[in-house]
Amino acid sequence: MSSVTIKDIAKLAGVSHTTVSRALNDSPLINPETKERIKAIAGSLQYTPNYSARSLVLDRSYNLGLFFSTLRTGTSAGFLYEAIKGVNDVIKDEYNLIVRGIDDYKSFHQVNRKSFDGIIVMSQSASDQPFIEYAAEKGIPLIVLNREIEDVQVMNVVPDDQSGAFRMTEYLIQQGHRRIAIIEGKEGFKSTQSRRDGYLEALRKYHVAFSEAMSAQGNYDLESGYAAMNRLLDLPERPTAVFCCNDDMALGAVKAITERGLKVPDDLSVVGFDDQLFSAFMTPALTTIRRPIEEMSRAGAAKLLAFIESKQLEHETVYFHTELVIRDSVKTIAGG
Amino acid sequence: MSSVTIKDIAKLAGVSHTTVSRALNDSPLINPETKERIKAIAGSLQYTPNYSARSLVLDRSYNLGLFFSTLRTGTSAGFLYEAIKGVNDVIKDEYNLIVRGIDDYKSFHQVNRKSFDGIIVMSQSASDQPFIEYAAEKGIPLIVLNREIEDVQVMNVVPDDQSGAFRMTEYLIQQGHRRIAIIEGKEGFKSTQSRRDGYLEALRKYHVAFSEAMSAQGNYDLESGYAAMNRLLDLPERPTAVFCCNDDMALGAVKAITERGLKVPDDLSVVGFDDQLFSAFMTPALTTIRRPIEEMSRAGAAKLLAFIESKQLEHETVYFHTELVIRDSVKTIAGG
DNA sequence: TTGAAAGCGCTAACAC
DNA sequence: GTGTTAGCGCTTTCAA
Repeated sequence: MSSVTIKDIAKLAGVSHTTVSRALNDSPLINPETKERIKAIAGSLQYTPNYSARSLVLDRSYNLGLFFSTLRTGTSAGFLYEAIKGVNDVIKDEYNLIVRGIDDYKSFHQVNRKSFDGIIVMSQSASDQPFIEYAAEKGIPLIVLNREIEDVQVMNVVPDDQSGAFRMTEYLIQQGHRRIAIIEGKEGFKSTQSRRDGYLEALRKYHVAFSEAMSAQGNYDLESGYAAMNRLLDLPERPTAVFCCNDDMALGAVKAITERGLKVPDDLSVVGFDDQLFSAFMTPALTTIRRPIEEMSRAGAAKLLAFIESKQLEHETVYFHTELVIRDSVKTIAGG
Repeated sequence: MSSVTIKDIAKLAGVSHTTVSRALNDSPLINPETKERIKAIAGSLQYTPNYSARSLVLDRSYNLGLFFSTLRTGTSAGFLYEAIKGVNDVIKDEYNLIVRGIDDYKSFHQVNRKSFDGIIVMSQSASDQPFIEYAAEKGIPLIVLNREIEDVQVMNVVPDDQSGAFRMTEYLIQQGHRRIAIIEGKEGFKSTQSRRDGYLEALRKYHVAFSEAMSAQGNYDLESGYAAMNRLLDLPERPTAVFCCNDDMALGAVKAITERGLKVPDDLSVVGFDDQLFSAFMTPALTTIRRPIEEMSRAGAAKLLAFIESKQLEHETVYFHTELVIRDSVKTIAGG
């Protein structure tokens, strides 16, 4: 019942528990033969170290936190999936990956250097700022993914959302579109802002007029895309193309369009952002922007681990390229 | 830099550290006034308990493990999402939710009662069996979700996949279909077996002949559904309906069908299983079976927590109903 | 109602 | 190479 400790092993091996500790940790200060003998005994006893005890003395928790702005709404399944996958891919066996929504905390009390060897924040909103500042102030090794942080000194890995949105809008213009609507993301999210900025930047550059009516608020989920598209369809002068700020909303938009007996892209072009797993398989396949969440997560986790182990500190911001993925949801129209 | 401990507080309060411990833990053996005074000091010092130390003496890790068969492939984004969401919804603030793929372990060494207060296995395959047995043998509070466990005594929460598949196939038959193909899930997964069984059961009950040619192997991902559907379309005598064993594969199948210039459901009916978030928004909206992952996860986590706290043991198996969700991807044809 | 002392399992000086 | 000892921060007897 009660588990075996290094003292039990010591007794059986006829050595001190210190020697056992040394053997099990591959210390150089030990006779190779004693070491093998002890390891054999440990194995036969199915010894497993007590991590709490080790953590206490080593002052390391072996916990890595992966924090999302929220686990409730606004975080899409694909996003969560890719982030976890990316991080999980690179963390070593000995670490525990703890997943949590920042908005689950009533207070940040439990967030400290004793409980987390390092923290990865997959930040989707400026509302994460207090958390990030708290963690930074506590001196916890910290990396922020996906959202650019200006004031706080942290390692930062982000996609260039704005240039992605710019590229997408430019593409629509090049295909001849002039009445290009935008279905925006969740209010307050930095990505919402960046994508809007990229969209506006392209309109400006190509001297395409922007009309307030061409902008519909969404919140990144399917239903909001559906609802926003319906509002756009009720316009006296409909857009010829719709830039949805993520793929989930694009799916909702396509649904709304189809329900009205219209066809994508023949009657209306639709594009998304994110390149979710399902986007290539929609009908029509969705033209979108690929934002490499998994790669960013992998890179971020690797950086964090390196930092934890070397204490080498570098607060640079790394940008990951977004990429235009052209599929079948945009029609080339006259006037381009 | 170095954190404040109960001894620091004791010094300031002019009491022993024991008294501080009692105050902070709301022990009844303490003068309410001393208690308040101590709590005030702790607050002003921003004291946070060292969980490693507490864990060591209390023999509790405050870690809850959420284990998936794999985090690599075969686990869909929606599945991961709903499971994490469900569990996260009910676990208390003080617990850490640790997410991991079972196949990430080289050995199960680190899986023990000291490191996990409880474990939730979201089991998708019989390959999890060794892990489950290991954890059960170690005496870790354990609940297995999604896959029925027979030999080991564990708490078990599962969907009735087979009756879902039966219900779906029955529905297709009732709509007049006789040549009903099946695109199967990943080999070795229990769900693959159950769904096939439900399908066959319905065919048998309604005296619809089963032909080996009508079965195509998939592995639960989009591409496999696409490939399998293409094989089915090459058949000299095509099916009139296809039962895809999950929604991801159904999406791939629809893609393959559309590419051939055929229409769903006019030329071919397609149904799925799981009711993923995107399924209602596909074109056409997908008829599917809803498997309540989030609810099961929530229920499972609640059970586990109750068990951990009360040590009340009950090894019953709880079944969650699956549900036929009728949308627009099935055509009613003559002969029904 | 409080304190002194012991101990959870482990690692790391320090001595031999 | 190995053992003795101390101590990480906390909870919990036991005694006062």
